[in-house]
Amino acid sequence: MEPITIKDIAKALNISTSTVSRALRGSYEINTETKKLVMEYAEKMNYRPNPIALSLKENRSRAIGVIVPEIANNFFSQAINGIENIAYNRGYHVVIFQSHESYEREMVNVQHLFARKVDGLLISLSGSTRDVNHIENYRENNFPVVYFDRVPEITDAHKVVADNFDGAFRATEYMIQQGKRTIAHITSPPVLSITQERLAGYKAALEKYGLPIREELIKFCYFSPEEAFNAIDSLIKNYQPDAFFTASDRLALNCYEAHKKKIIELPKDVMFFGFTNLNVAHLLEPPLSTIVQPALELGQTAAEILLDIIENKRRGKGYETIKLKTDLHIR
Amino acid sequence: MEPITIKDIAKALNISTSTVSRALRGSYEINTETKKLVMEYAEKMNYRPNPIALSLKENRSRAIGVIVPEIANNFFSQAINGIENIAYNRGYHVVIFQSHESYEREMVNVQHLFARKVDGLLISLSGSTRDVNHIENYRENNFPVVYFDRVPEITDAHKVVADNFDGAFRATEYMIQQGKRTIAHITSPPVLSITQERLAGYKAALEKYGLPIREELIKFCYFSPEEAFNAIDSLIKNYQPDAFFTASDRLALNCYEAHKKKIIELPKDVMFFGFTNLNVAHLLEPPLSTIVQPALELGQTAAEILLDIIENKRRGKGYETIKLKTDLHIR
DNA sequence: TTGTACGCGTTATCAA
DNA sequence: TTGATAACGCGTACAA
Repeated sequence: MEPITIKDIAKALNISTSTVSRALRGSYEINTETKKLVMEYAEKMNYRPNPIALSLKENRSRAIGVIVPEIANNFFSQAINGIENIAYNRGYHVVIFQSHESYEREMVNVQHLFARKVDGLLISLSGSTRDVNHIENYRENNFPVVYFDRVPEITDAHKVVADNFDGAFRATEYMIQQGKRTIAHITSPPVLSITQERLAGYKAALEKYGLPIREELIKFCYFSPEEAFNAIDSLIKNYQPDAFFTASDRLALNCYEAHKKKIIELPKDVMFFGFTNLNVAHLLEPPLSTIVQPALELGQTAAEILLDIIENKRRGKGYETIKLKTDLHIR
Repeated sequence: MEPITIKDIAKALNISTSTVSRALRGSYEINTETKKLVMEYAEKMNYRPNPIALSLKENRSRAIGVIVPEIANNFFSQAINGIENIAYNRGYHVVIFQSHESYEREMVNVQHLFARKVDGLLISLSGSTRDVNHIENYRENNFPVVYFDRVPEITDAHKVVADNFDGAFRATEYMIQQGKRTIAHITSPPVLSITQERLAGYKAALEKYGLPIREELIKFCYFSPEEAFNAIDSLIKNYQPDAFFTASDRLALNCYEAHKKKIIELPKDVMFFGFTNLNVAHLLEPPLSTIVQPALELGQTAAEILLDIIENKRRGKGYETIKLKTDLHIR
């Protein structure tokens, strides 16, 4: 079933390809009968315009690229849902790549997507990305880019993020109000925007309540499980925190593992609070209180802005950073 | 930074486009010096062939389509990892769509991908898909398709699946050996291959140990949470199972919810066993024993077969169904 | 060894 | 109202 082309239709109906093309697009200059004839035949033969030919002609692909650190992560897969949602409704498809937290992979992915002529890019930076020249090179030349979740510090950029400071602040405040005094903070690499914002929220809450900021309770973890385990173990051994404030699914679970292993007894009413979109948080023991990010909305918003840029629907609007509220689930 | 084309290079070096084209491909008929000249200039200008033009010419896109019910699901996101892995290494990119368990969405996705001229399709069927005419139409006309995980019954097809029967059998056998006698089975819609295979494994184990098959202990659940809750609640109320054998992440978690609500006390040593790739199974209370599917390998294998078909590397090999072993994690 | 011309499917421009 | 032609970027058959 080789797909049928405009040429085939033209030949079958003994008219020219340009007439067919115009008829299919409903051009006003075409005779109503001819139009009908063409439409019906196209319908009957199940004609579909060849998107690749269109792309070549229009120099656009009606596809947008998405780069995330990992797909196998609730937050990102929900965000992708949101992106796909919007893109789909506006006639775009979505090409997804993973950086696997590697700067090199991220760079290659960007080049790849650009070479593939995606019409724009949505990206959440890898945990080892220190600067965004590899992206800004393209963006400065009018390649539309929207950063989301993990965003760069640069100001000339479109960004969509969760209000990490606020979420971290409220969570920490709650723990303090519950009487916790030794609140460990186990978090992602310091280069990430989310790390810094959450850390700032944590510190601000401590300060508000006159509690000391103890750097020894703050652990930055990269992405090897061993590293996290060691950090947490030593934390428990040396300081026996009465609360753990974690920055990701994985780090929260690492804490539970350590707690379960019980190298040292933790306070009976130890509290766990984390940034996570895990759907099992309330089933853990003790339950994990969570700062839930609006992953779906984040994806949707980022996609909407990107498509607006692509379709030139943002006249007048400049760069902006959109901040979405997080949800506290106390358990 | 408009991308540079062969034409630009030709003009800059005062030679013809065909010479450039041939030089770039290292054609033997081109003068070594010309070649070098072209190569160096291309390198310097960061020339990249336009993949869209190539696609139009070669009538292929070097992209493969993937359709899964949901991305936000450990099993599928791991499988996608495997697919991406292989595809990437063999020079293809991956376009991912979700059917959201809807037959209509699935059908539209297939058409969409086909119109986009992906070189082949990997698909795990939606929970409401009753037949695969919408896919076989294309496949019969030489559009490469490999089914994975949730596959159709038809025999003329490439399939890659987990050994669901064996996994279910071993899990059920284990529960019986542990003394469980009222083993509820909460599972996916009966149209799915995985449902049938797992059910058969469950029944076979019961039979082997001379236990009755009680249809009232078997609940098929579609995809609304309420439905699952009701099924589980009524199961608990009426039969107080001493073991739950679930077919998915979501259903397992639904059971834990119900258990936690404690509408009726379950036996103290109630056991939970489920098909799931959740990474928190061992942290639940009581821990969830799991039949883990080799999601990554499933994806890799399916992708390899698909690419072999696309690249005509399967001469002689016919249709086959590859079955990969599951892993039992007893907790 | 290199160049010219064509075709992939489509649309836009210009001519009829 | 319709048709012929060129163009998007590339590879290749054929000509030189």
